[in-house]
Amino acid sequence: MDRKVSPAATASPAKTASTANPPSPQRADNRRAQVIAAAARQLRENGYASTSMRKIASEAGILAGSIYYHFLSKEDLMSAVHDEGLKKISTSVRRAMEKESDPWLRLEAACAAHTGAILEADDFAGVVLADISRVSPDLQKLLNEQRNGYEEVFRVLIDELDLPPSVDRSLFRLSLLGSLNHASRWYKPDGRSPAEIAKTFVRMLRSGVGQ
Amino acid sequence: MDRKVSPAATASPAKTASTANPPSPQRADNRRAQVIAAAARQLRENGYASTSMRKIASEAGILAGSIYYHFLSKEDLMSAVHDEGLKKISTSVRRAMEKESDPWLRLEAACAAHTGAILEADDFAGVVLADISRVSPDLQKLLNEQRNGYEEVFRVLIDELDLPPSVDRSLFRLSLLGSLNHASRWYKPDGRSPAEIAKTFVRMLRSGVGQ
Amino acid sequence: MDRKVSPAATASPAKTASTANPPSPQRADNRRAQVIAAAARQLRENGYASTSMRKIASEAGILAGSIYYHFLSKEDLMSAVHDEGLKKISTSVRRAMEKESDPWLRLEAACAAHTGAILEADDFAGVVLADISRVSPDLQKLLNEQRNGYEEVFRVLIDELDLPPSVDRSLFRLSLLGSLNHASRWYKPDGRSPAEIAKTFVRMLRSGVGQ
Amino acid sequence: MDRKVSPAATASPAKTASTANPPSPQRADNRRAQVIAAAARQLRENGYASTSMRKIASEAGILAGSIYYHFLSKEDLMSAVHDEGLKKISTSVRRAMEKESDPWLRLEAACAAHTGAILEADDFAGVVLADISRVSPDLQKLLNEQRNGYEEVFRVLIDELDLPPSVDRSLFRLSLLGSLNHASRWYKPDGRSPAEIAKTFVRMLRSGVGQ
DNA sequence: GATGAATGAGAGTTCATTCAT
DNA sequence: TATGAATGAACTCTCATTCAT
Repeated sequence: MDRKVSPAATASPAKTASTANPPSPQRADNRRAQVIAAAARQLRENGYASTSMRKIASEAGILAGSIYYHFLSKEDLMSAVHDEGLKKISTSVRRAMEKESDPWLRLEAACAAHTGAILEADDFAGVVLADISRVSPDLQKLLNEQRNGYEEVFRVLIDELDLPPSVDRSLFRLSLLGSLNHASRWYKPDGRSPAEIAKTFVRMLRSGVGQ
Repeated sequence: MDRKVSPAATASPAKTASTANPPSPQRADNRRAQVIAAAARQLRENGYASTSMRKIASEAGILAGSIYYHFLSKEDLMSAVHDEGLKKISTSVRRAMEKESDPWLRLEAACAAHTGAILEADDFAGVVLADISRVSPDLQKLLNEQRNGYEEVFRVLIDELDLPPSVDRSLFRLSLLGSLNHASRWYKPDGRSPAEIAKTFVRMLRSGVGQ
Repeated sequence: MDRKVSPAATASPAKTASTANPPSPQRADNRRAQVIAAAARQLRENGYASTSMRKIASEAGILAGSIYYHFLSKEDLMSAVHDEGLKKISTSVRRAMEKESDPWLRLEAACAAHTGAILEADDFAGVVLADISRVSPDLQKLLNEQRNGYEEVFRVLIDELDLPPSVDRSLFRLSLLGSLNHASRWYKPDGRSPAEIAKTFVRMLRSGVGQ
Repeated sequence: MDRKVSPAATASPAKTASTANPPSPQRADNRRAQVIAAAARQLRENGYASTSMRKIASEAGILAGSIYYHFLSKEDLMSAVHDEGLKKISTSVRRAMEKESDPWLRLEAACAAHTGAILEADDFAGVVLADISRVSPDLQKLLNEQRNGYEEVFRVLIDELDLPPSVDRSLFRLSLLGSLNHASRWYKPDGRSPAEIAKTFVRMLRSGVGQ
């Protein structure tokens, strides 16, 4: 309820904080990583409210109470997972973009990477996409800041497009991201690939389906 | 957890069942309706896992235990709300469509109605959009069938459009619905109206934003 | 932490509130009484911080969770016990006073009753005397109000004494009550009776021990 | 819970033991002293049950586990604080007494010192007054012996008074100490000073307030 | 002398659910 | 139809304590 989330946890590449007892910089915080991984799996599978510290702990091979050595609270842990997830997805997107120079191709590449990341079996992505409208307001604010930081890249990509002035770039971005993120609700691995889906969505929006 | 959902609860126009003790046919099942309404409000506001039977009951003016006269379980109640929500939104969309005859305008009208329903203060519509990936598999299957039944109307609307053969109508539908449903994550009442948003999205997809 | 104590719980003879689910007025709230009694015993024996809801419950023959049907929280329960204890002691003191008319004898009688109550094996009295300087501020304030209400009777009794103007009646009262309450730390049932102790203390303060 | 208190820890002027690993005799047991000081502050502020080893440790600038190098257990630490506190207050009282030769003035001086110690910001004195009725029986016995040792000085002071044979010196002592110790419950720094309070209480008992 | 990391028990509390009345 | 009262399991979190390093 109160500020149990360490506010320093951002998606920036800088050193992540959010530890109950900060471990000495370099030394094997693999246990911390294990806990984060276990939490990601549980969060992806059961959502925040239905994920229990006990299950996370048992998946990480420790007892529930021991998690509190590494994290201040459930919310703090959730925030760390979210942070990690965004970093992963963000890196993947940025890497994909850099290979292209044409604005529309850059957007396509970014969307393909984004969609690939969220549809892969990667547990972290699921957390990043999750509906957070019901976690505590404090945590919500934090996660939204993290998300906005990430989505900034799409804002920039769309700014670089040569569009008629009548187009509302903001609505364009929201429409596109909505289409892509929604794919996690219907995607089946035996159909079109995430990259194909993403590119098709971008092209539909670029050229229109009418006529 | 176990199959406590009465399997007869579908979105079909037939009389919905799913009652613990069927009340005398005609007479005042207004209590039942009150409970459903209270549940809708709570589900919309807090999500499934964080909604308690006690809060629902107290909002309906009865005690928690009394709900079990009307419903078999929490999941059964959830299912009833979902059912009701789909019926409402479905009716609203159908009514809006019927006023138009041009296929694209019919689609626009339907999308506007859909978006209006899910973004406005109607508690039931919120449930329709809710992420159900964590309720019990049984219930999940049931709700997904209900949702597919509802989305059928968009399939038909899109089938009636005159589109080039290269267009994948299925992806088009998924892209459009994704954009619209995603709006619940960023919509603010002081900006563009739900109908405007919906129409803009349809037109973007129809004509494209490029050049 | 937050206002989990029903503020209506006062030592006044009026109807006590502070129930989670108010039982129908008259009907057997003997379970509630049992819980209060068990809590009194535990509180007297172990103090607030060391008394667990589980132990209270098991002594009352129910499960820990069931207490929350009758009380909002541990603090609410503590408050109810305190209230009850003050009522008991208050009644006893008032009854004793009424039999005397001479101011000093009235004071003696009241002190004898007070001391008798807190030294008896009555669990409630122990709670009334307990140091509450470390329970939550909210609860502390509430209990202090209850206590001040009770001590008012001594203020009145002392006001009615014919004392030289040099005497600080407030310090007199605090000295007297301090002596009496402190007895719970050293009293042994095989020595002087509570009434004798109390009367001796009053007389020492009245006439002095010097010369 | 079990007998984890080193039995050698008494208020005797002999070297106090009660160490887990006796440090090299002379050298810097300043860490030990720091821990004791931190514990005194926490115990005074939060009471025994609500004081955690972690908080004590963090206030002493070490980790919780490290306390166990210096002390066998929480109770052992508590006992050390109590011991230290009694020594401090005892010294202060004795020093004040020595300046007076008249028996009543000696008593007044001692009471003033006693009251000053327990009401002022000295953390150790607060522990001396603490209700110890709920620590383990072993520790309780130990602390009570320490306290009795301390109160001996008042026994002696009162023995030296010239009192009528009808006066029960024991009850006189208990009444006086009760009044004084009770002051910690109502004392406010902006009112009368501890010394004034103490002297007033002694004089009331000496001369009486009556007539 | 101290740390990092964990243990295991137990804390207060909430929950869906049951059932006699 | 609803209530009063309880169940039992689960929840997040805190604690004193241990021990290899």
